Amino acid sequence: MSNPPLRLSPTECTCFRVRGAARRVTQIYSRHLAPTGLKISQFSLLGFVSAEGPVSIGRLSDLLATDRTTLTRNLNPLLKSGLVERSVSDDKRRHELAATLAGRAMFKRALPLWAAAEQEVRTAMGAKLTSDLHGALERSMEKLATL
Amino acid sequence: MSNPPLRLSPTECTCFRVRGAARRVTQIYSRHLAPTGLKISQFSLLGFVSAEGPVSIGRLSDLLATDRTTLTRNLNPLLKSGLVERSVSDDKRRHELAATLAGRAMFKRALPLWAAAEQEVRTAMGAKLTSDLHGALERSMEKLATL
DNA sequence: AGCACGAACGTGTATATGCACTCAAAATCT
DNA sequence: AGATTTTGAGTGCATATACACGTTCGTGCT
Repeated sequence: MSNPPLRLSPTECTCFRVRGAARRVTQIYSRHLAPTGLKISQFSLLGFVSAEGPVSIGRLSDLLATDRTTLTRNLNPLLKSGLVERSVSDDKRRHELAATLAGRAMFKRALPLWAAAEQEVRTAMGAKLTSDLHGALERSMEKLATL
Repeated sequence: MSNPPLRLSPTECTCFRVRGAARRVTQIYSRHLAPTGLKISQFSLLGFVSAEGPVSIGRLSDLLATDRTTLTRNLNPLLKSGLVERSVSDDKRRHELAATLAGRAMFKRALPLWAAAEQEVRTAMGAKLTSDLHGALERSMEKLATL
């Protein structure tokens, strides 16, 4: 399987393209979520914390495929606004995180706004392209997981 | 064309997936570029500035599909390390940017490292998936461009 | 019990990202 | 020419991202 020579135009850079797509998509979701005051990352984080009950940073790091130290900081806004609570578990190294009542209420409120964003994106792309994109992303992440 | 009801699992979130992919891919390229001291964004930026000769922030913003104010800040490391120079054009509002000699040399040095990263990613994904991913991303960006 | 190792987490530092706001200069209108 | 609008760019603020390093605590070994 010989590969064609890599052309060096930056648009051929997989990293450049994926990052650009992330920027674009982020903007769209942000616009929809703006009324809640939640950023898209906070929405995801709050969703996982709500769903997973008391959960540690380390586990969240696995679930979200995000660096542990990034999560520590991303949690700050949620802690400050009282949407998430932090407690120490039996293992005193571990910090358990749980959504507060306000947190769960906020997530419920944000959910339809997220759905609207998702719908807008999927409608714009169409069913086929949506499926293609998600499929390609999922398979790519599998292949790149061990690098 | 009725869409199936959106399941609300966060993994069904296009934004979540694209952002996750961007994080993963970024890590891989970063590892390769580390010896140069360049971040992947700086590499892209330096590449465009080198290729486009004297170029304004606004034009770079279009080329890179990145917010103008983000570029202003992303340029700082490159200016500080003397890889890029800033000058004022005839239109005194416009700031022209150009790669210095050191900048062009640095880009040349980084290019094979970028190519190695790109090659590693493409090899891991295989030709078909690479093509699928790029195609899906390109078409998606077209569809989402006007939202 | 005491020690060595690994696990879980936070901090320092640096970059990336973009919205709202402001400033200065060019272009256009009257 | 003078006033208004438009354009190009920087700053303040807040968040997102992750590597290197340090700290604390559990675990297992002797």
